[in-house]
Amino acid sequence: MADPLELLSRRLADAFAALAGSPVDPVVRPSEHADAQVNGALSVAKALGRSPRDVANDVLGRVGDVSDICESVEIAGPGFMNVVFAADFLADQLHVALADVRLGVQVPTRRETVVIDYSAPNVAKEMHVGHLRSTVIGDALVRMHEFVGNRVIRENHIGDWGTPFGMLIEHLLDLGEARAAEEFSVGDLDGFYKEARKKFEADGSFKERSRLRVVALQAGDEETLRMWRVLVAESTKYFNRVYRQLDVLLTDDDLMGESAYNELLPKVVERLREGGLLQQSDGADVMFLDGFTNRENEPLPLIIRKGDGGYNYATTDLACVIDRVERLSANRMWYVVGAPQAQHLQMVETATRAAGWLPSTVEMRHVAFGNVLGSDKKMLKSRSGDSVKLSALLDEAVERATAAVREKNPDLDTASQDSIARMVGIGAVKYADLSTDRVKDYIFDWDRMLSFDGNTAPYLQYAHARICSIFRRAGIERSSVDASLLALSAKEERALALVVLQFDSAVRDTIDKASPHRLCTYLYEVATAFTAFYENCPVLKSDEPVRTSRLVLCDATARVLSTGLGLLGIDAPEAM
RNA sequence: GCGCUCGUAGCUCAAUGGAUAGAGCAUUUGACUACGGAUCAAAAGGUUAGGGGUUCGAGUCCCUUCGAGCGCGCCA
Repeated sequence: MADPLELLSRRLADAFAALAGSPVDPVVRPSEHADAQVNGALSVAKALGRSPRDVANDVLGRVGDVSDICESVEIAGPGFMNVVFAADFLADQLHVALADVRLGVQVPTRRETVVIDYSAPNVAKEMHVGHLRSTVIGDALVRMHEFVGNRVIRENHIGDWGTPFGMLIEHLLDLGEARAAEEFSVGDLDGFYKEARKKFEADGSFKERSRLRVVALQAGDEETLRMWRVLVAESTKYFNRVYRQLDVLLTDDDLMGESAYNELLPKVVERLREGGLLQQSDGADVMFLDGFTNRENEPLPLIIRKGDGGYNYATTDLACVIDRVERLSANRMWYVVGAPQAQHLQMVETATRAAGWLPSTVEMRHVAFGNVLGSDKKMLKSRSGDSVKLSALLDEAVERATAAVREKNPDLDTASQDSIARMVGIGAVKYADLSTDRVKDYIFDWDRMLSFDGNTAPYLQYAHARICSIFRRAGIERSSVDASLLALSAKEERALALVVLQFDSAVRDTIDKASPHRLCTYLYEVATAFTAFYENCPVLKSDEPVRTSRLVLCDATARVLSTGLGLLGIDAPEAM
């Protein structure tokens, strides 16, 4: 553990508990009045019917000498304890954290198996900004869980099954496979889909062929399956190109499409029937779950098997839960899926808990997110009114970043410029998405996300690049600096060290809440604390031992920035 | 109609139930032959949509009104 605030909380917990007669977790938080503020005394005082300042005094008496951690502790205001940490303590903690690959971030006491369901594009359909959110948020959560040592299973639940495939396969036949592959390879999936849809709506015979084709597909007709595989293969090839462009971890090994659960679906029905959980309604097999009603205020069913005997997505999602719990032994299942799916996922959870498939020890969590909006506060659309293609958006990000890098750093060779522009452009798009509270909608704004001011990827990357520049200029390897020589005296040094040490709790808090923006906010604080230090505390111009000490602090800051950005899936260039 | 989510500075966003609600942009005023000015310092800007309640303490929890978005039976 590295966070001084949490260490202090632990240190005080026993004294609080002894006084209160029950366990207390004293809240220690950053404060503008001191390094940290302890506010456990107020709540304890209420329970004891005593004055908060009295309680605070008592606690300090019981806890004894804290001078190894604190330079001063003052009781202030209505009963807060204002704490200033001892500089040596901060330096020691940082020294220890720097020896750790995780920079002091605690790992869970029990290694967990976390299934993260994210991205989920549809076969033969374009990826758009909605997929951006799921992909980028999911990918960041994957990286964080892996970082703290959990076993992470990525699942890309692509839409590769269902009635549209009759229509798509017939269109594939009409078009010819070579021609279709060509359309897919240039990324014109929407064109393909729209043409198929148009024919389906206009041409009765095509519609009938499509219907028959769905039947053939579900019956396992070999030639039909072969063509279906062509569609899936060409689409995933395209998805992979976008994933590489976006620099996320997803590969073919993570594909777990709807079709993967087909053979489980009859078993789902069977198990529900055996459990007496199925009911008939309008010819369909359904589950009625407490608390869900429809427009007429009647019970709303979860449809397990349609009137025509087919299955739909609810059945697949139930099968998914079974698979993840029973085959993968998941402790946690996180669904990085848009907010509109909330009710559906609640029904799936309620149903699988009722069926006994989802034990209370297994967490099922909807990591919901809002929409990407344009400057008009409506769903982001291209000029033509279509949804924005993700690949086109990412291309534009890199183009814009390239222009900026060429302007700011014209002497750099083109290859380096391109490489940096990619990190900056893609980083800016990801960071813009990750840095706001995911449950809210956010407004997509090129100028803001690519700005070097404010809470943006370029600002953080710039702070990192400046630190690298100091070491370059000094001709010193970052790894060669002796961290034991760290000593903190200037107030900007102390402030920076204190923030850097909170990487530990920032990462864990971000995972707890599945909210990447928390890590973003933290990293922004690191960067601003660094620039304050940078302005006021010369590094290379200082004499020893201050010079080396400040180099240690620079290295620590750079490591937190690059590691933190890495957890968000964003690269930190050494120059830009 | 029922349900879910959201409403914070002119704009874009933060804020574990804790002191005087914080940043960036824009506005105004300062600091440059610089360890990278792609920066920094400062000023100004708020009835946290309105109203009740719980609490020692509410932007945060509860109720309610208003506003915005979304969902609600065989698409996924």
